[in-house]
Amino acid sequence: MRFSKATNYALHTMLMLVDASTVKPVGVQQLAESQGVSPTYLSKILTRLVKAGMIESVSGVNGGYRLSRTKDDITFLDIIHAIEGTASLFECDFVHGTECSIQAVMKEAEEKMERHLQQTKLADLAQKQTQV
Amino acid sequence: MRFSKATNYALHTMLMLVDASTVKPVGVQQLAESQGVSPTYLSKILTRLVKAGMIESVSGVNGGYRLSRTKDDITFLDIIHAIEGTASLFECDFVHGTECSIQAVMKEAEEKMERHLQQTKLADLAQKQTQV
DNA sequence: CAATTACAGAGTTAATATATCTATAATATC
DNA sequence: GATATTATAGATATATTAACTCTGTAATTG
Repeated sequence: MRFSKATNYALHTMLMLVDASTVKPVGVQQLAESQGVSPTYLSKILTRLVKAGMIESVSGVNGGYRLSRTKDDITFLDIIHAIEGTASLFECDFVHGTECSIQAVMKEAEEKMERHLQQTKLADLAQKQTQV
Repeated sequence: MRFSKATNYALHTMLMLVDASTVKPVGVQQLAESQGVSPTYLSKILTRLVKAGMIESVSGVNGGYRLSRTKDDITFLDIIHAIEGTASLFECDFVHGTECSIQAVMKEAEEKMERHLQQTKLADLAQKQTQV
């Protein structure tokens, strides 16, 4: 069980957009090049962030992507959920008499992780590092 | 990103072994049947728990698996690590100037989850439910 | 209109999960 | 000691998912 590389691309891209202008969009070409990934593939990933309402895209010349919310709003969990989905990490499909107590423990553990990812905002990291 | 079904099999099997005798081993046939999985496959999974020192196997007639430690010792994390490995859930392989601050956040989140899984022992659940 | 950019859908390749099959080794019981 | 029973190992098979690539379309700017 690992987070996908797509999630890594999404997180790094979002961090760049937080540090970039909220007016002038950044082209996927530039975003992709700095991460060593193909523009078409990154675009496919970013489209999911657009649909999640985190960023917006501008077509045409000088187009690209930019934040659509204030940067303080966006949490790690938002981004991860947009890419990986919101399904539980652990799903017991056995038919128990009662609820599966193992699943209950796993769910609690997952919630501990998610709580931390929800508390951490992108803005907490912005400008803290040389990106990618 | 999901926990594998193998992890689910391992957790349920361990819970059964905790509730079973520590002297008379339980055959994989029985363990497999109650979970609706093939004995050879489950055996392959359980062998990893044997190598991790959690359970021991007995060959031959009336053989099977039984706990090798006291049941209070074994945590969820022990079992999960034995099956899924101990690698980080998130690995940023970009070459940043400094350490990747995104990875740092992800690692903290993962540690929150692992802490909970390490604090929860199998014994906490034993006899609490009708198994599988 | 022409150039540039994002979007959508199909298809490809590689890796991983989820098994299955067969043969071998160990043990208890007769 | 022979036989039945059980775990183990290794090779192989199948399905699912990840990680892309390719091609064409739509939108926007100048």
